[in-house]
Amino acid sequence: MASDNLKKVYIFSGLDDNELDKISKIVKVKTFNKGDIIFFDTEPYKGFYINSAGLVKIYKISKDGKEHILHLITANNTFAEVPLFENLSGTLSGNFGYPANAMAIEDNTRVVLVPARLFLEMLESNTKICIKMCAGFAKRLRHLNNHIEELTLKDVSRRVAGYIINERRSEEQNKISLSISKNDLSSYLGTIPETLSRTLKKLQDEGMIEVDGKVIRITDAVKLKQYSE
Amino acid sequence: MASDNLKKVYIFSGLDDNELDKISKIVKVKTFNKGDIIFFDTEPYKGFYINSAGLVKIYKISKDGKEHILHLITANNTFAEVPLFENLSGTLSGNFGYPANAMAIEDNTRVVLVPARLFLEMLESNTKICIKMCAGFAKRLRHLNNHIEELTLKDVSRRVAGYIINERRSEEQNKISLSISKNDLSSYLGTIPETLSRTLKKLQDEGMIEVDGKVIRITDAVKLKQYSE
DNA sequence: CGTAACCTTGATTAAGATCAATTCTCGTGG
DNA sequence: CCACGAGAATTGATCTTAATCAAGGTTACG
Repeated sequence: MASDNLKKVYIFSGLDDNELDKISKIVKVKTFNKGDIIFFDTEPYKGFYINSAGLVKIYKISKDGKEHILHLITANNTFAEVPLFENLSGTLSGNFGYPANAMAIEDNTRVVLVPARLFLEMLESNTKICIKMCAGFAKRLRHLNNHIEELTLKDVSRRVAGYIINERRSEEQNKISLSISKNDLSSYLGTIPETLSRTLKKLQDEGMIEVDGKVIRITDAVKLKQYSE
Repeated sequence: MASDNLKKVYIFSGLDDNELDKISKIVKVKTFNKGDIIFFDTEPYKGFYINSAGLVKIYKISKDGKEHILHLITANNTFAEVPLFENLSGTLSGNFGYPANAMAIEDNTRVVLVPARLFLEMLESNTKICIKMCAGFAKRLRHLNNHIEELTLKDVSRRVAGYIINERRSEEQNKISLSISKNDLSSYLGTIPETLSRTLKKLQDEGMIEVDGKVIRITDAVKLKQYSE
């Protein structure tokens, strides 16, 4: 991976060219197709990843095959950083692997593996990158907090409404295009495809949205937002 | 708060006496009784907290009054650190408040408020504390991941079984004592008191546990563990 | 074209929430 | 020391949501 691409990755944005170059020399780049596994939660930890192109889902699976998507990782975002800090000396007990599974959900998804040991060394001498790591974790913690809030305090149709409202880049935007399949969306929203399908229809019947394949037009943003809360 | 007490707090464990003393001089100590609010998620952010004695619940409430407990904070643990890193320059947009509500759930709960600005200054010049902050976040992220996994992939009785199994300090321990009310436990497990009550009875009828008030004796740990997975 | 993955629709079922009514527990004041 | 009352916990009857089961329909791609 060229070091100027690394600059786009949030946690690396404060590094100088020297440091970037150093990193770019030790990372490993891999390409995956839709449906390919990047790692399982059962594997030993190797390091964290950067998604440099494509889309990655982070998900859990139960013994009877039910899936739940925890995160969707878009380009220039990192994933699987958590175990970096769990296997430090003095940090609790145990040897931790990946917290969940990761799968590419677009063809030609390119990910960059940053080996754990080297990165930790860099971290110890670089407060800036360390604070950025904290900021990244903070963002993710708030996201998970909100995700749990949605899952436990709202019914399915309110979760769907909330998802659509939040997919907008701005308050004015009235059309969104789903970046994932409806199967994956239902898994992310803690439901199943059948229920999602029915729910979208219901929101359409009530005049809040119009669904056309992957494109959803918001016909009454105020009502939709209010309904979702 | 005496600076030797601060040492027990994980993120401060690497600091020397000088630094600890500096912190202990600028913190504010407050005492709360059962049911007292420490902060609401609507308040402007002041800083993060240390629970120095007692028990604190971090929770969300929906408009129609449903509650869900995200975390239980025991003594010498910190909470509300997330917004520290969300209001940094260069870190996204917006001004973030507390991510959830906090309430004391034991009498004489003592909490220590660490003002945000001072702590951030300290962080910038101290990599050790910064890495510990990352480690604390990592631990919490894994916890939330697991919490979501439980909530979305398991039914109530499996969640209850899993909770009981995980409350044990060791594999040998066959008796646990609930540190919170069954009302709060049901809220943490994503259900309601009635259902929790029935579920405990069911697990008892199937010979896995014996319930006596707040004390739960595990009568068949193997079966209980297997059932929970 | 043909096949597989994706999506939708309908009928049925089951888990767990809600509603309603006791019972239990424990701290407080007479 | 006992009675009272409030909050906590339990129990029963009913209802609602969303999962499950089953069958088609649609889309995309080799």
